[in-house]
Amino acid sequence: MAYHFSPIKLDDKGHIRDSVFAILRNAILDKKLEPGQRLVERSIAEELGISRTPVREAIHKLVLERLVTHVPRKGVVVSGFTKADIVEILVIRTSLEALICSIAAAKIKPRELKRLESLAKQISDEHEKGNLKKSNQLNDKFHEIIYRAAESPRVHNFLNTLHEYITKFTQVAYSKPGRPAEVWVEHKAIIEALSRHDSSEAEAVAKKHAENSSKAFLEMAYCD
Amino acid sequence: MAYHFSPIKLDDKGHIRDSVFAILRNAILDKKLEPGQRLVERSIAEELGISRTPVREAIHKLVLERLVTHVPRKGVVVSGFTKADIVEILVIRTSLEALICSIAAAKIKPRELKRLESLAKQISDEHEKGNLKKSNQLNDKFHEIIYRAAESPRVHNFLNTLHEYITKFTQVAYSKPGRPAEVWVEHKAIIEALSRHDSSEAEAVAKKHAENSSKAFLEMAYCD
DNA sequence: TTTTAGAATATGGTATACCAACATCCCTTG
DNA sequence: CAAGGGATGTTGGTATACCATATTCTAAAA
Repeated sequence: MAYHFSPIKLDDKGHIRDSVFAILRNAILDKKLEPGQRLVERSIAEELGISRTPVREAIHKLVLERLVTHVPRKGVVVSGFTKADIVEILVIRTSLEALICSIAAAKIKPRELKRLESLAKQISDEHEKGNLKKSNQLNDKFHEIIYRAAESPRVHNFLNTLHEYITKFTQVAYSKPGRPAEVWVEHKAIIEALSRHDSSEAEAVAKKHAENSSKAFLEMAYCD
Repeated sequence: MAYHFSPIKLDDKGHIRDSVFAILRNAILDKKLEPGQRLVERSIAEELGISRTPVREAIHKLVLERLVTHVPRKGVVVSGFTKADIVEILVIRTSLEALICSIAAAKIKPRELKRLESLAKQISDEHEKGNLKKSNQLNDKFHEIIYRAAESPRVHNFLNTLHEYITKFTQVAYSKPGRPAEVWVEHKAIIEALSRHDSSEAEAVAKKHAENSSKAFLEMAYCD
């Protein structure tokens, strides 16, 4: 069976395995690869014009991220994403967002707070201008600031992984009518709690923010 | 430099990479490998009497678990575990324990509740008999039941990983004077909330339980 | 003695080769 | 014609070979 991958360009300076990982990951998230489909090392390597080794390593990483499942005597197959899976990812994110915000509240610096205020405003502005893409980008930055302030590399890293899953769809979620205005209010509340270094309040508002965002996402994602 | 690993026995039916992973992981957690020490694929492979391939795959997995760090142009080095790292792991666990309990509350079956009650009692009994090892084993089972009831494979999996980090020390933590009695009470509270399918209460008591357990651990672990 | 260019070495990344386990299919045999 | 069995093919696991880069060592020149 053909996967329709193009040969990899070798002028990349990074490692091939990372390119392969990105290619496969995107193919799965973009549904180019159907759930249940087998990933055959040799075939993929051949189509990409490389050896099996980097393909193996990329697939191994996909297994650990649960995007594919190792089936004994079958190799790896693309995991199906049921609604339950998406809900699970969203609740984990919610939980960890709340956690990282509460940690950040204790450590955040005035400079970072300033940056958050500026970003919150920009996010709102850009959205009004109809620039969804830019607005989303800035939104990512907003949360990244908070993540960094918390100085919790494991939570940070894990949230990034979850975020990437969700990113593929979030463009949709954000365009829910009325949501941007809510986001503006919620961001302000988060900044408020952070600036008072009120950990439990920060946890509460971040949780609310993530819950609302999840709800908006699920409503949009399951219209189809 | 020698790592003092013995050649792997090939009568294992599982994959070599898994054995290597376990060996390296234990070596790191048991401090046989010092933080900052480099892990050289060729040397390890040679000492274990195998090829580099499974060693690479094992190391790759260690990187993703942050037990070792990939340093460009240096290979991988054993990560240091600062107190901040341990605290981070404990707070993540706390957060996810609370989450999984709240999920479990909605789904748990009478049969599982029965099992929990029986286990809570046994845990307490075994501890009174001075059988710490058995008591800890049962404690793991107790939490495993809850994890399974939640039917949330990602949270479950992640908690297991965190748990393994902590397990190496927990023997100590549990022997804190007075803690077993508290555990008994907390377990009862968790069962109570679960049996009423009260998610928010379950979340609260599970959080408390994990926080207390973390506190006990930190107090014991940093006497030295 | 110090500095520096170049060789030797170490090491990780990639490619290839080999093997064992399992699946598939065709052929034999009743 | 059906069932059993073996040949063949597919595939993942492991071993080995090769390569690029960076580091270290050496030796010659200033």
